[in-house]
Amino acid sequence: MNQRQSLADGEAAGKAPPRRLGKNGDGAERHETIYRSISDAIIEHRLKPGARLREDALAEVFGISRTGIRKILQRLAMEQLVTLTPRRGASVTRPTAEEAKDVFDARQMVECGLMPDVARRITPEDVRELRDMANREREALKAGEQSRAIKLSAAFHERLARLSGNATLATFVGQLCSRSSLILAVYGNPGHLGCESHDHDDLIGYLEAHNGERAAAFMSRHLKAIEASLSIVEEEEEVPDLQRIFTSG
Amino acid sequence: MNQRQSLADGEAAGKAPPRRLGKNGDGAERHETIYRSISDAIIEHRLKPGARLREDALAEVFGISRTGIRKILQRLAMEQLVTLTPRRGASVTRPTAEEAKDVFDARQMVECGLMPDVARRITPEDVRELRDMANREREALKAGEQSRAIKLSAAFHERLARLSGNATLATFVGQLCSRSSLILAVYGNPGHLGCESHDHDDLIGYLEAHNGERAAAFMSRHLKAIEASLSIVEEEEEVPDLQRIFTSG
DNA sequence: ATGGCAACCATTGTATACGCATCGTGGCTC
DNA sequence: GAGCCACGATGCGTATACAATGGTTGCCAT
Repeated sequence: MNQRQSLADGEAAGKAPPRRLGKNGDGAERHETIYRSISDAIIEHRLKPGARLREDALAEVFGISRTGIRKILQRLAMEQLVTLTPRRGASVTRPTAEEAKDVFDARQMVECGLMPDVARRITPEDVRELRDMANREREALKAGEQSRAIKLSAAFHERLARLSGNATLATFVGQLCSRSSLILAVYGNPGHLGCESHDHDDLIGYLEAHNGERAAAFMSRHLKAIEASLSIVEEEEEVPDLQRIFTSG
Repeated sequence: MNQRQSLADGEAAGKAPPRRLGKNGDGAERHETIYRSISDAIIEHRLKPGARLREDALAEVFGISRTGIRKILQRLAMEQLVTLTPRRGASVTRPTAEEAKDVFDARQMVECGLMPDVARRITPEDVRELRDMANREREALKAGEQSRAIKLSAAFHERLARLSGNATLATFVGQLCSRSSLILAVYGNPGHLGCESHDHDDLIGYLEAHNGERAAAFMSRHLKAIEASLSIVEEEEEVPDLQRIFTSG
């Protein structure tokens, strides 16, 4: 149960004990930090799907009361990162196979559809930043830090979408990427991560050349490759095994 | 300030006074009802963009405490229907011109992209239901009930998206439609509503014939027509009414 | 020994109370 | 007479306390 400690080590680790400044201090800033801590922990698979998130524990770890935690938990629930069951509390969402398909279909449609806009609007400055992100991702991958690589990959895709200029679709892509991280945690094969490291570099190349069509096609293949790498075996649900087994027998 | 009364007349109007059952009764069901009441009021333009939503007033109207209202308000904020300013409280979102463009671009991409799937999966039963919705919308429009027509139109588009089988994209379309209703409230010309009544019927025809390509093209024109009907003049800010009035006199 | 029932405990849901920030108003001063 | 400062009120943010529910465990009866 050392998940509680691992939760706080985003950057709020040293803040929890001196909760004297909890009165106002930052105020709304604080919630954002805590939200990001939990969100990152989920995306980086430090909190695995199915893990229960008790309000009291979180409140104690982050030094705020349950009220604030509930607010954050609801926000995470709306982004489908945690599941709120009526009287059972919050737990990290365990995506179903159907949800996984929906998420990747949605990414296919939106991310590919955004590539022409991105290719048209991208600047040399953007290219530099994207390359930097891709480099950091590759390094993390090489160093064996899967957690950080996953988070960086999601951040890369979201940043890419944001370059399209459409803020609404960009945040939507961000949510899809977060959920994809969850899907990787459940259906991904260990050792074979989602994004191949050189894929992102190739994509940047097409975008730098303002070739939206090829970028879209490449993104499509890229996403298909990720989806294909999953082993979506419809794992048995909660209970119905018994019924199916014994009704067929 | 009779907005408060108009808020409750969704179907919770008679419930507010006998708040004796507020203890448990429905429980979580209640929140959903209240959420829908407020959401409908916004979508139907009974609550206009910029209208302030005081927590105390809402709590009193619906017979629950501010805690529950805050939860609902946050949910509405995440769907971009209300704006939460740090110390000023909640108000109905007033979409900017840029947001309007983003929303319609997103709808263009997603709704058109979904049409092939819808055309492939649609059943005679679905067609019947869609025609029924279109009829009700046309009747509302003919009866001059703009409010109901707007809500029905949004519901039609969301239902359509849900027929694609992709729940994630369907709820996203639903949110886009809600926001579109807000956009119509700000930038729409009175008397010239968004969706032409026969448009939806034509669209159903293409879908019934399983002609996804034409359905997508028609949806594209349909959305373009709605967007074109808007008068997106970068409207002046909050206060200048007084200034403009008295400087012109 | 096993199955059912009951009581307890853990945990969430809700309400209320308190603190603080901001905005408006009124009075005072220049 | 006008501008500025101060005080009061309104309304949000947070915490804490209480109530209700569901799960678990232990005991009793068959």
